[in-house]
Amino acid sequence: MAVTIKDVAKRANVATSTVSRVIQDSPKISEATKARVRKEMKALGYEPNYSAQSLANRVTQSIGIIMPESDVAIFQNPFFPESLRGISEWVNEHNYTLSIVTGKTSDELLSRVRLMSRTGRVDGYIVLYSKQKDSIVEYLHQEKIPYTVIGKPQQFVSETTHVDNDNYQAAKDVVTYLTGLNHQRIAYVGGDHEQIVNIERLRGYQDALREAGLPLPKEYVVREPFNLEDMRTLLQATPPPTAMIVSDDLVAMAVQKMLSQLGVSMPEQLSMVSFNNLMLAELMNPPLTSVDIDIFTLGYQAAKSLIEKIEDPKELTKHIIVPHRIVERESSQVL
Amino acid sequence: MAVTIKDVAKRANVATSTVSRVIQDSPKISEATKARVRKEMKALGYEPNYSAQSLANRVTQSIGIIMPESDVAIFQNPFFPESLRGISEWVNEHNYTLSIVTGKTSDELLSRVRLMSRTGRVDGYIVLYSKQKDSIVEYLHQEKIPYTVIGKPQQFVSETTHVDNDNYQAAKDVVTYLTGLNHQRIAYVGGDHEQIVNIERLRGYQDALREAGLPLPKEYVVREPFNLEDMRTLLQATPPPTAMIVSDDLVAMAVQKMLSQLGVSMPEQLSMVSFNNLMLAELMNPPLTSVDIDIFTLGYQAAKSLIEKIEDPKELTKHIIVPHRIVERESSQVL
DNA sequence: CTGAAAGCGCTTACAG
DNA sequence: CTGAAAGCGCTTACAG
Repeated sequence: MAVTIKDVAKRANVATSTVSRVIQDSPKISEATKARVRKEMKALGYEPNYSAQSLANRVTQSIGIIMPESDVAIFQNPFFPESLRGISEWVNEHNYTLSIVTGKTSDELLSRVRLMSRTGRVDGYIVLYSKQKDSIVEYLHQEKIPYTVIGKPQQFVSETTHVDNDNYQAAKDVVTYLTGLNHQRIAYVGGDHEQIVNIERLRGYQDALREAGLPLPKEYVVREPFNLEDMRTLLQATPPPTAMIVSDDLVAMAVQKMLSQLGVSMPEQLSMVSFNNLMLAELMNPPLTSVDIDIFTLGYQAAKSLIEKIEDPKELTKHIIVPHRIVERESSQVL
Repeated sequence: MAVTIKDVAKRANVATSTVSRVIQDSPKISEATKARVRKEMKALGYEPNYSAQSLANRVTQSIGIIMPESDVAIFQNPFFPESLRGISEWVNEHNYTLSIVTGKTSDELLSRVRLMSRTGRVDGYIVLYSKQKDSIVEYLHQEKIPYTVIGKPQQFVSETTHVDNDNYQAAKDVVTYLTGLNHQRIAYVGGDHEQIVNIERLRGYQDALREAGLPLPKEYVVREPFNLEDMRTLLQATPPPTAMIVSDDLVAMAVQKMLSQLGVSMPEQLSMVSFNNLMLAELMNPPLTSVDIDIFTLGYQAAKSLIEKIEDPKELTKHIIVPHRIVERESSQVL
């Protein structure tokens, strides 16, 4: 049996209530008895029981991380572990615990979230994705359970604390960067257009092109899923692109493979800039110019603001923008 | 305030102890009253409070995942999320919860593990790495806290349930596969030789070569960290290798980049086989032949055996070997 | 088959 | 500044 508050109380010759107050460092207790009690806690190796504290306090010091519906591809995208690393950093430092919620379907996910909340296992959630109409977000909102979103929420926007990049501006910045290298014909190859982040990036690209008065033929935008034929069509557009923006490093890897199959060399014939700056951007051949969106910080800030909200419900809604920066490597060059 | 066992008891006209027994589906309760109580539970939307259950039962239904000391590179290696996906699958289906433990140093990690155990936050751990002398494993062992290891444990081996591939055999199989393609000169480029998995793979390679009577000049083994010069030296060995085994897909990506810088084309001049079969193996150009080690199952089985151990301490120690298979793609071809 | 009561290990008004 | 007592929401021997 582990040592309890009673054992400490007995050895320190005080009531358990006093020990409890020492644990909380209550100002009501004299320094003298605090010191005595602490000595005994140390001597006995006492740690307060988590379940008992949770039961008495009605908080769990635990947060849930809601993953998108489980899919190999999503898990293999390093976005997830890197944001988790950021979340974990903050959470661990503040003695919270982190629970991952996964599910094969959104119904399964919802029922797990509901169960965890109703059984009082977590105090709040970080939602690691954002989509148009999400029954989980609706549930959290309705039950007034604290949550923060990584990405741009699609529902209850003004009431939802979220952490995101300015993906629209990032795409514009990439266009500016490329025009600075004298590129005038810039194409965009994008990932899943269900995801808000991709929609934003595409929009930023389109607006930047328009504002710069650059040509934007239909063929310049290629969406996933695409194949070798689509890529060939893109390269044969009139005028043909000299640069290409790709929505994600993993997609960039797929695109590059097609380019080399089509005999197009990078960056000599085509410059490429991508997003996310994953480790593999550096490993690619040539190394990829990519927009670093600081995924770690997205996670870190999401955890921070969630826990602030949990500990003080009056905390205001926040929209936190994590800065991006273009990391220049060899896949892009002056025209 | 959430609905409690008392509310249910009152509405169903029974004692709280009866409700509790219904929750546990105790055979002592008649089907008639079970039905009545369940109806009320449903009507009220009752779910048992997790903290109260934990406190009364002295179990948490929660397991900890101990990560290696936090490092960007490790988190960006898809091994981690994919094993987590496997763990998560089992854990969620069995109504357990999963807590990730990270730390920047092994001391930090240890103190967090100790804290989580002493405060009763988890029932056991999955250790996601294995190293020679590990203070965390020593602590868990000494305190008789249930844990399972993914990989090959280095301490208390016969008492430690673990899930692993037969990495030694896998490397041998790769040699056999390559000799089947008529390759006789096979080099090995390896990752971090601190990690057991890499040591095993290297050993399997060496033994297989020896058994097949194939040449094994010193230059054939290149260890991390290596640079372009090391690669050049390898390619100039006498006789020069016609095939190369690489310890990991990410390393393979780095190697391939160097090869192309040295003007060596794959697979025409050099066949390559790697390990892990990450998503990027398929995305590489050419697609990489890689040994699929079924990382998902490593995680799934680790969770399964840990929870079995937690729920029945008499459960015997198990060593579980997850099968591997070579996934042939275009980076390797007949000589 | 069911209930009353004690207990799990904490916290916190209340009283002094 | 400190203590006795009730309470958080469950479980489980014990009695019937």
